[in-house]
Amino acid sequence: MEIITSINATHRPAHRPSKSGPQLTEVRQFGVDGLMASTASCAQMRDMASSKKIHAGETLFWEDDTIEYAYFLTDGTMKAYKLLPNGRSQIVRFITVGEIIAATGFEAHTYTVEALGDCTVLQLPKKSFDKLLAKDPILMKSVTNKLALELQQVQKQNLLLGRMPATERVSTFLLDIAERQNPDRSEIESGFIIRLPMARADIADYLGLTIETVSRAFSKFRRDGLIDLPRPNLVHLQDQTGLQRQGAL
Amino acid sequence: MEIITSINATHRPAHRPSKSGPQLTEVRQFGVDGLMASTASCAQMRDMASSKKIHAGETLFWEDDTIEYAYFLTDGTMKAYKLLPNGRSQIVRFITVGEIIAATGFEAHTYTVEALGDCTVLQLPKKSFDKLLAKDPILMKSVTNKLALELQQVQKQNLLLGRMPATERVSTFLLDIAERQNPDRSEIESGFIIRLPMARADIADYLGLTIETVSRAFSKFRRDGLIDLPRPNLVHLQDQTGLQRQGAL
DNA sequence: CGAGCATTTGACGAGTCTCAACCATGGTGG
DNA sequence: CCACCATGGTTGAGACTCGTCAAATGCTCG
Repeated sequence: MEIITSINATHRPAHRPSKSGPQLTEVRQFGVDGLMASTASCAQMRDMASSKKIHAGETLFWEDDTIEYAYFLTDGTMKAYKLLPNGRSQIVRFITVGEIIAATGFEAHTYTVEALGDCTVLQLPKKSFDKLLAKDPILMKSVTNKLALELQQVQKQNLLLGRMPATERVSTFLLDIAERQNPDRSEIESGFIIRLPMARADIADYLGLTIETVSRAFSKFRRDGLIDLPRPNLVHLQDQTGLQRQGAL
Repeated sequence: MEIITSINATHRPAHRPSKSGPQLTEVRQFGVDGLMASTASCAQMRDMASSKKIHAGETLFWEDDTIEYAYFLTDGTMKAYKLLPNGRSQIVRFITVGEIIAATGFEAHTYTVEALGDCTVLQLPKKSFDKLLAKDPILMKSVTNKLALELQQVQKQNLLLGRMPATERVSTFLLDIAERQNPDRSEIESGFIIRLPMARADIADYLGLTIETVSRAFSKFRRDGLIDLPRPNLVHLQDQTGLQRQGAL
């Protein structure tokens, strides 16, 4: 846990003048996707932020822990999950580079966060961060937007968990990951290879299924020529439209 | 759709001095639970707000509609749901009096909202509301807190949908409703009567089950002496702890 | 009181989970 | 360098939950 050296802050002002009122202070982008703040806030964040390494399998914090820091993921992939008394677990989201892990809105964490591989996070004392939020409407707005995005994602997952059969859940999952890893859609059509940073057990816990059912879905897709599996966590998408059709059957 | 006459605004300042910085302007409570704003914002909201009646079964807006207004529910109960191409539907939340229906964070609505019974909503043009948000950090903060609360709720639902068997889903649902309708826990122990504003089909769509499975769960609870059903949408909780135990079986 | 709708109940089958064996991969130690 | 082991993934058989379809019952409202 040391003071970070570089913070990925780009020093150009926002591209287009913001619509939300006259722009009094220069706005900069923090090292987190789409997170914006005034130059002043940005500087303060840089001063307060420290970087922390989390090794594979270690947990960053537990559900119901009181929130001490705002966290941002700068390297690796993490899972955020909830537990039931008897050990059943449900992964609520996978966290990828550039995303906010936890920032505001709660007293206590609503899920446990654990590293899938080795990870690096940026942490800011929550109290200081809250002060910045209160003073910097632009920062506040961008954090709220992130929160809204997370809400939207969990709502979609709600639909998936409540109303989709197993194979459809898995195909939806694959297409989601593909889009996340290839946002500009450059090489979608012919053959795109997904790297799955998580184990089958995690996919199962994310989709509300068992390991076996997930595995069977993968096998079925392979038999049907929709995907190939050069190794367990490398998925070669061969027929994207075919996968999308999985639901409509 | 007419200008509202009374807006439920209490004219006392916040009970305890807010921790978030020095208090420059008086803070008032809007007609929505926990929604706070400066006196100025409050007045402006009052001016801009209009009240609108929605009859049972009518829909307020559809998923993917662009957001024109911020909405607050002042009377009745509504359901917010998502649809799949082939007609399957998943209710994401039930909206009760005093809650924000939609306020900020998105370009388009993420779910369709429909009235369960006759409802009354308060609506403010989104653009004006966004301006207020940008100027009033206290309002912004309280809206963000509401958003976080909704997120928390949907995350819980995620766990329920992904990892609980049918009877446990139903018992959890009943206990949740009981708590909502009796927040001060006054008459919990002996016998508390819940009014269900929604039909079995809605409960099913909320819990990711079918009407029949929900009905069977109710019947089982009645056979086991945990509840009584004087009529289909009146639930008499007789053994709260018994219901809570439903999960651990 | 009767029509229409919501809810309950029953019988059956499909889909998913459980349990168990098998296979592939990567790391370790002889 | 290779055999061995540990771990994670796949495959199979059977059980069980929940969904489907169908019929019966009960409630609500004109």
